[in-house]
Amino acid sequence: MVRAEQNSDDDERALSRLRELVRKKELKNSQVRERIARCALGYEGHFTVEDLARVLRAGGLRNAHPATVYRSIPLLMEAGLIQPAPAGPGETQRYERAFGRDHHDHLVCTRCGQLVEFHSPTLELLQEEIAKNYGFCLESHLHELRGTCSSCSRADGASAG
Amino acid sequence: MVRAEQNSDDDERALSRLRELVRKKELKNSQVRERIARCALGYEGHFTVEDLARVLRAGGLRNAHPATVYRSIPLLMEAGLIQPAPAGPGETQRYERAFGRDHHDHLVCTRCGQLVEFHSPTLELLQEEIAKNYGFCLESHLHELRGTCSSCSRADGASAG
DNA sequence: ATGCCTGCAAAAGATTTGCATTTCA
DNA sequence: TGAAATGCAAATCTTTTGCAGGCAT
Repeated sequence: MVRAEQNSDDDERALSRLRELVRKKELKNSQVRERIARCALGYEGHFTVEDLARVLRAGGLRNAHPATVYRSIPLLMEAGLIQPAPAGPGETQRYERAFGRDHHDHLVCTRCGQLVEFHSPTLELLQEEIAKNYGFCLESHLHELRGTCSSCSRADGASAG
Repeated sequence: MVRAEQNSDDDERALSRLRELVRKKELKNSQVRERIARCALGYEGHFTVEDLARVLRAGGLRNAHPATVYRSIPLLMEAGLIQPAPAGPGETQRYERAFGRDHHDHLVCTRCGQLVEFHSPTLELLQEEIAKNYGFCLESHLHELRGTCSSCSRADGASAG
């Protein structure tokens, strides 16, 4: 389900942050970029650049060109609206909303693609500690657990086991 | 430093495993594929397909073609000789030796690229536990911590702070 | 001999860039 | 008005695929 270009208080706060960054960088506040931002904020789940462009075209923005979306991605990331989602070999880069959400990592079913978001404070602390042990100051991390979800395990067990 | 096409007992065991898989699949045991495997096994750190092809060409295999390397990657993975390394957005896919090494995750310096391999049993257990909580049977994971290493932090602190 | 393997070139897919035009401040 | 933003097409880059000839069984 794609929330598309719906609004919410959080979205407005996110857009303010984008506008702020735009001002700070002495860029211009374009309509198209705002539409892209709204669309990204409203997208449920992970999206590719093409996904965004497609939804925007469907939603009335006739010529939402992928190149334009590509060009706005770095800014949206810098403003903290979106973040890259972990991608395996050969997979197209996907992004997800970052603003207004608690930090989380992913659990993906390798059979059906089911995506679960989890958050473990213990895990976060442990990571910080590991980084510290090596003298690193942690900035970010890429973390995705891959396996089979319960339904797929069951299906598999029924046919193969 | 690239160990290139050096040998070791472990490498021989790895190659046996590759030959075994080749036999099982009723493929043929080609010279070129073995060279590629040796080169991958001997490569220190992470490598792209191009990296392998380049080293092979330099090492005497005149026409080690990237396409050929690409074609052998899945087999090397299936045989457990190599595994994909986590890649961020826009980064070319890299691989690393998997055979004969303990499992480990990565700590990368975002300034200088320094790569540290770490292993934390606690972390592994925690991941298993998280997966179990969601009914998942864990198969693999992608885990990379990103930050600034001590030297870069120091350099940064000196100039900017 | 048969069929996999290889090199090469062309294709495909994702992302970037150059350029003319439009939009914003 | 001048700089930034946009759409479009072309260029890049990485990875895949089709084909003709080479190599292993």
